[in-house]
Amino acid sequence: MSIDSASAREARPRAAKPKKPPIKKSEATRARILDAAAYVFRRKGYAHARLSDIAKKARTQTSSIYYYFESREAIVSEVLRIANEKTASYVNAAISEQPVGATARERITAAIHGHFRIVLSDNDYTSAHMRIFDQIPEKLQEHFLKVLDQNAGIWRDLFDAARAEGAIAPDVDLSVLRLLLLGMMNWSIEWFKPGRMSVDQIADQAARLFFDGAGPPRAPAP
Amino acid sequence: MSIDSASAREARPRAAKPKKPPIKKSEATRARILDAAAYVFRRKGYAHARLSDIAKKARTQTSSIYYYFESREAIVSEVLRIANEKTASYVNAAISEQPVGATARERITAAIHGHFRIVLSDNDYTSAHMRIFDQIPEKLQEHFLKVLDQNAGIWRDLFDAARAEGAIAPDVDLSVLRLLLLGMMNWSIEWFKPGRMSVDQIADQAARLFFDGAGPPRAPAP
DNA sequence: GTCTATAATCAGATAGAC
DNA sequence: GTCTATCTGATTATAGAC
Repeated sequence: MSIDSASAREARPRAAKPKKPPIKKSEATRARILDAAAYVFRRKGYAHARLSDIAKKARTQTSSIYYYFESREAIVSEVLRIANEKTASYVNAAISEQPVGATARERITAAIHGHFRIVLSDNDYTSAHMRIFDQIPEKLQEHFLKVLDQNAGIWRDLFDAARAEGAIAPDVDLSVLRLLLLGMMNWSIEWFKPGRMSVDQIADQAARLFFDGAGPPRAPAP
Repeated sequence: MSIDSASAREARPRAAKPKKPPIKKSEATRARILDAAAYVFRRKGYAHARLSDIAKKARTQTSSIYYYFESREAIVSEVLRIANEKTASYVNAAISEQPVGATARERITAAIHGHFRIVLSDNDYTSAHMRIFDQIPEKLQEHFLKVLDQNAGIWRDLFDAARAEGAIAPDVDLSVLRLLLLGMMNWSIEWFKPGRMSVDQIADQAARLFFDGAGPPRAPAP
């Protein structure tokens, strides 16, 4: 920390002090702890992540964490909340980038791209979510299962629209279909290695598999 | 334990004692500990599974476990080894139940059914494997990643045959396709609840999705 | 082979000075 | 807001009697 920045802060006239400075120091520390927690949870899982690891990564002390969070559980809860928020907004953004008249198939394809991008991104929050979900206390799991189900509403709407447009065959179960698709996408975190194929190429393959299957090309029924 | 059974054992003439009784007592205890470990790992994950939980379920003492296994790690390693063995033999069995002249598509469909059955079965070993894999020590993970890749050989062969028969379009990447399919199947453990649909019905949907996609029915290209 | 201590660690949480 | 010191509880692993 330079003397300049410190003295500049001191020099600011009290009377004019802004009510909402861009980032308060405590906010910044809290954010650093959360980032560190997501980082550590992603790499070590929930049980093996020690508060001391998080503190170290956040450049603070284990005991200082308790100034910002009530408990270890409170930290993980906040990390998961943020992760869900990010995932939903990513998928929503991908969908709304489509033009107004886009078909259901086009919007689902866009959503698939968005979902793959967030799952396979470098985002510690969403990666941590995938990794630790089934290690966290049951109470938390139940809570976030509800959140997850709410977020699935986007997909349900998309699928309903697709069926109405005839883009999904009338005799398949939409719930199972949605869960199979989400599994296909979520599991990719287990095997994806950057390099051979890009995330968008994988998303293309998945979208094509989803609508047309892996079988040989066929003509639309007359 | 009844007096009858104890005295019956005593009464067996020494001279005639069989060299290889069906199950030695120590073997039985060892097996009980492993079953208990799979049971507990499946339900609590790796980190939260205490040796005392396993001991309790196996109706023995925590310290007695050390007579059979060198460490906690040795137990989990054996559980995973058994799980892999079971999965491979299940899928292989499903494939070989197909008649000799079966098409690649028929054999892949059979394999999909076999894989769903093992993943969604009540088998504690394979369920534990899914649940704890990314919580175990890195050394173990590396080892079993190799085993997993060996087992994937079955699928690779199946896919190669399908391509040769024209059952898989020529321009899709077989590795990505295989991984997407496995993800679709493996993730099902996260959402499957017995009741609404049977395992075989889900497998049917998945196989159809895999070959034909979710889109409306289409006619083979001329 | 099994049981009763008990050692050895380790990590989450708290108290209180600064 | 942050730091040092410490408490507390839990869990793997071992020693040694039976």
